Amino acid sequence: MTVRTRVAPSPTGDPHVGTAYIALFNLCFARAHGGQFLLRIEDTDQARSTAESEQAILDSLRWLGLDWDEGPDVGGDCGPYRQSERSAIYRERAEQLVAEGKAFYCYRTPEELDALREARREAGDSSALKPSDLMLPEAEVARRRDAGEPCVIRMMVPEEGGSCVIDDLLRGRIELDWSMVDAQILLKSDGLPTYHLANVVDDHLMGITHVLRGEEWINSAPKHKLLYDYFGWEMPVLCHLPLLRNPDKSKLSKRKNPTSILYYQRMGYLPEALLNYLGRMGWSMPDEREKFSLAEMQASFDIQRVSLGGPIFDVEKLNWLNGQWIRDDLSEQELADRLVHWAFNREFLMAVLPHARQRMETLSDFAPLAAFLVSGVLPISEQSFDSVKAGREDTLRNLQFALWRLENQRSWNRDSVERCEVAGRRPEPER
RNA sequence: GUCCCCUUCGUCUAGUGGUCCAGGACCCUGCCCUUUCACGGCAGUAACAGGGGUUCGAACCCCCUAGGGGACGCCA
Repeated sequence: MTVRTRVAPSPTGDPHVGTAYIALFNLCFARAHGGQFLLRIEDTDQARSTAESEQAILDSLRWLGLDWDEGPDVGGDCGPYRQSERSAIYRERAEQLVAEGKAFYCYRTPEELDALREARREAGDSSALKPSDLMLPEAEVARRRDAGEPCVIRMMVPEEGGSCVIDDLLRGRIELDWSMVDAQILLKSDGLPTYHLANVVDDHLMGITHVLRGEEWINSAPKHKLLYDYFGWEMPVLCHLPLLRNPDKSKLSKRKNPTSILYYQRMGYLPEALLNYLGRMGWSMPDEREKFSLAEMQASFDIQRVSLGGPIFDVEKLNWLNGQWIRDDLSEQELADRLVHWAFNREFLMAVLPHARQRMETLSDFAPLAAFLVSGVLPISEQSFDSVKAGREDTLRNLQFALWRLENQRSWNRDSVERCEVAGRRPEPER
């Protein structure tokens, strides 16, 4: 049996380092077993998915060197690889389950659901909403259906307690109680599937043999197992990887850390170094060497060397590693090429020149102004130039961080405000 | 709150019952190199969450407690 793995990002924002992290491990696992690695776009959230985000994800993963054998842009035998183009498949499967009594149409409104959940919470009942809690009388269903009210398809789940056993490649046997598993929506009222349905159907149809995903998914594994059973399909081997963390140990989030791959790209990290760093998160080479390439990681990859404690994404070691790559692996010629490609090119110069020009008296004045250009932020704001001119270069890094957020319309939190104040400037949300 | 996962230096980790009074790396400190700053070299500080077992022997196996995290959506 050929090993097949996948990464399945949702194109709802900037390309996330967590996506690259999961992709890296899936790629290495597949390659180490002589298998294939797929990319699938999970764009079933109509409200949040965008084509720009999808493109940015594809570009970023490729920039890192994470290449896939099959995907929306390269094709393959199991396409389409974009879930929004597979809606008929999911609908058919959902209706099949309804016909077999393994799912049901549900006409409950969001308001009713809120009320039901609220009532449970007040009663101190923490169990999940079951089919019997959600089903309406026959007549009421008919009335809502005839009135053309929106409906969803939910899966049947065991009403009684008892436990569901999940086997995890790293964690072994995990027992979860059915009482926590709700009658999950499979097909939303907009006709598109939820993650759970689409994921199971696609993983089966695409011949995925091993699912390496974040540990945030452990609790929904019973739903997935149940769906595989309903369909009579063999479930892939599950392996839940530790979550990348903020310095405060919470799940890595953009409110507390730069999580966008674009940020690291813009700040001048080498893709090799970033990938190397991600590979050190929860994993180690058999000989404990710190610096290694993707090819080396693939060659030595052993999933059993993953450690389960959630690693903190700490930029200091990434900085050191990046320095190692710059010094040890790039000839001067190559370094020059990287710099030119990164920022020392005419396009970049033309972007900064309009801002710099009025501030220049001699050509050499451009140097300190351009220092800002090549230190990671584009487009450049007027204030940032004044700050540099006022001799605040020492605060440049903090300023970069804050500006990066502003330029990208990030919600700014207390942390970034503090950083900006250090830089002598209080940020205002722009646009 | 309920359920699940996790727990070795501040951080990333090695360690799968004896070779560990726990090794490497980042950070930090000191020294050397150097016209400066780096780089590089050398040295140092610093950890098995706590308590019970099992065993001749436990960082490693089991249980309890504590702490951290995650999940509880018509988001993934």
